[in-house]
Amino acid sequence: MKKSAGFTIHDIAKLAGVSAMTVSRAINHPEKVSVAALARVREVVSRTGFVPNGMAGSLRSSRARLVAAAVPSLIGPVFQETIRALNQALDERGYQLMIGQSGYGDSREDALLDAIIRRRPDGIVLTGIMHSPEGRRLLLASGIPVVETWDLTPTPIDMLVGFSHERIGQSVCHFLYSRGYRYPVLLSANDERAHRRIDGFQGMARTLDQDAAPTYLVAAPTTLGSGRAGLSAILDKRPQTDAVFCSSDMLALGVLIEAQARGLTVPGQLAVVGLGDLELAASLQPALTTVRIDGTRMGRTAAQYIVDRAEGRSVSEPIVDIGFEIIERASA
Amino acid sequence: MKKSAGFTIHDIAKLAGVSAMTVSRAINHPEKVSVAALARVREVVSRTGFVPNGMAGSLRSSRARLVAAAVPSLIGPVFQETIRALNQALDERGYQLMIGQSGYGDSREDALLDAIIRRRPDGIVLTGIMHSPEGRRLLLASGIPVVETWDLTPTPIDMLVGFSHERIGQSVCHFLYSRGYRYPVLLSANDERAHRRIDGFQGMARTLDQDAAPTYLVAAPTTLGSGRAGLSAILDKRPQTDAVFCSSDMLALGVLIEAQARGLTVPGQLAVVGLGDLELAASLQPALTTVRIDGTRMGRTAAQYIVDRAEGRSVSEPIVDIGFEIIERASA
DNA sequence: CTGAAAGCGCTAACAA
DNA sequence: TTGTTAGCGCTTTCAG
Repeated sequence: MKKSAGFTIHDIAKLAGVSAMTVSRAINHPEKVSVAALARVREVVSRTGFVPNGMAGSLRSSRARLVAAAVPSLIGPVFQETIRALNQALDERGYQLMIGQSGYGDSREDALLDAIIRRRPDGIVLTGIMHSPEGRRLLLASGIPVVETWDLTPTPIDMLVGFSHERIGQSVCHFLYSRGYRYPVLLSANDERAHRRIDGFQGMARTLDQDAAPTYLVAAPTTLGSGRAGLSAILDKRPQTDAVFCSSDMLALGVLIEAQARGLTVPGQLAVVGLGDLELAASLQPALTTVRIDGTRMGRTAAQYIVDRAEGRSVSEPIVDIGFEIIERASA
Repeated sequence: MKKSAGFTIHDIAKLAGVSAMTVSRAINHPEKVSVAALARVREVVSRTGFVPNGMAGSLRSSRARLVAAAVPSLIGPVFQETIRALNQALDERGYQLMIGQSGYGDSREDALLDAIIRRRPDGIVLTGIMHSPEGRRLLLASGIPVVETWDLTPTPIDMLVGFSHERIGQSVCHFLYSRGYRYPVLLSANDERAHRRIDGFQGMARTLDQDAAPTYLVAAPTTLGSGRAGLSAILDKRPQTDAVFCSSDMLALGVLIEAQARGLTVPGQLAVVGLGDLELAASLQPALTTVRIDGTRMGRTAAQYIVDRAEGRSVSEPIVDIGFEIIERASA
């Protein structure tokens, strides 16, 4: 079929009348080459559309200028800010980000990890902490710098930039209580981090001498539709509900819409709190009170850590809790 | 620093008492190795956490089992369905998807392309058609199978799975007209594909002896907030407006919310049409009439094409228009 | 079923 | 400033 697939630096070298090394230098360190040679090489490169084979280069120099990120299933709005910041920060430093989607499953995650490690990236960013012991072993054995994000653990694989889901639960519970709400409900995705928020919430409820809040679980990913359905189910079972803490802003939007469809005033008859502070949160009517996590900072920090380590600098504070913030708007 | 970074198949071979070739076979073609050897290799691999260096393998075999996708800036909800389907379909066939974000800029796109081509993926999926002549040249010269998506062009680089933006504009215009709306407005992102939809819309308006619809442009990415602001601006300037065609469902949601905040009934006083058919469209109140594009089909088809070509099969119908559909719900 | 030799395309290290 | 040599870790090819 098409034979055109391959120029090598040797071909370019021949065409430009120089050696392969000079071509390599002209491409990677143009300042180390005479202007004449540089011009000739550039002309040939541009004429042929030559792009060097990065795999060969990385193999030789063991520097891929590649960072891999593993994100769960669809790149929902949740991780978007983090990924964008990560991508941008890496880009500024001359690294490329490669995103692998894992799905929520466990074995799929190990398979993705294997695929990632095979490519020998300069660093690996995990959204969420690594639970599978097999995954941990692979990562550790690979010697590749790893940053876990979006969570906290006393036993990180390597570096960590996250926040406490349990404390989010506690804070939201306290916030709702202090606003006078006494019948809150948790509408939540059924994943492990969400459960930790729930535990935090219930723990705080106990501290405040309140009953445990009922919990309604929905399948991930959370959607506007499941938010509406969730509120319906909640109100059927527990009409006195006066507040809902949703595990995502999308869910909260669904609750808002369902409340409006039922003629319920927000926050008068029902308070709503989201999680994520998506762009839409501030523009809703009423504006959504939600928990903000600084995804940009998480992404930038992760990038910084990886690049520092990849370039031989040591990271002084490799475990960071970036916290969170309850953004009080109109809905609660 | 850490020396652990590297086992090679030779190390594994030594530990297992076999040759490197046998290790390679045990990993890639286990059926071609005796059970005894296989067991020994597996034991060592598992004990050491060895993951082979895929760059070396790909370099030798020139098969990376990697497909790269270039998406504009943030992976907004728009391409999400396509990317997810692409990822899944590739995964099923043993390929990994690597996503590169380019930003909307032109030169950034060329830089991303260079980074992608360097890695010699088995295929490249472009969201949107390639305009930069430099980008085209690079792609062509690389000999890598390319699928352009999300658009149609008479001059694709290679393969194409898309739909006509102009026809979407025409169809929506006709749809609105046939429903009796006579003062439509276009609320649209300011990008080239959006402009083609606008042109289609205006062309159809002319055909129907209508005035051209006023156009309000907002910066990409389109947000709920810009939808609200957009409707405000529109109603200020043209109170008789009876329909808005939004260039995304998010924009449409913003319009819906602003309309509701102003006490306007939808579709009674104002009809709203979106684009994208996000999950939320169907769950809104009123449910959103929108243009559905089959992102899943686009992603799956792109994956199929790439893999077919990567594995030496020829693609019989390399240019496909997958069309679109106006989903009539309550908002228009 | 197993192994030895060769080389994918590039760049580190050295020499000129 | 430029070129030569060697080899990154794997797999193709061919021989046993």
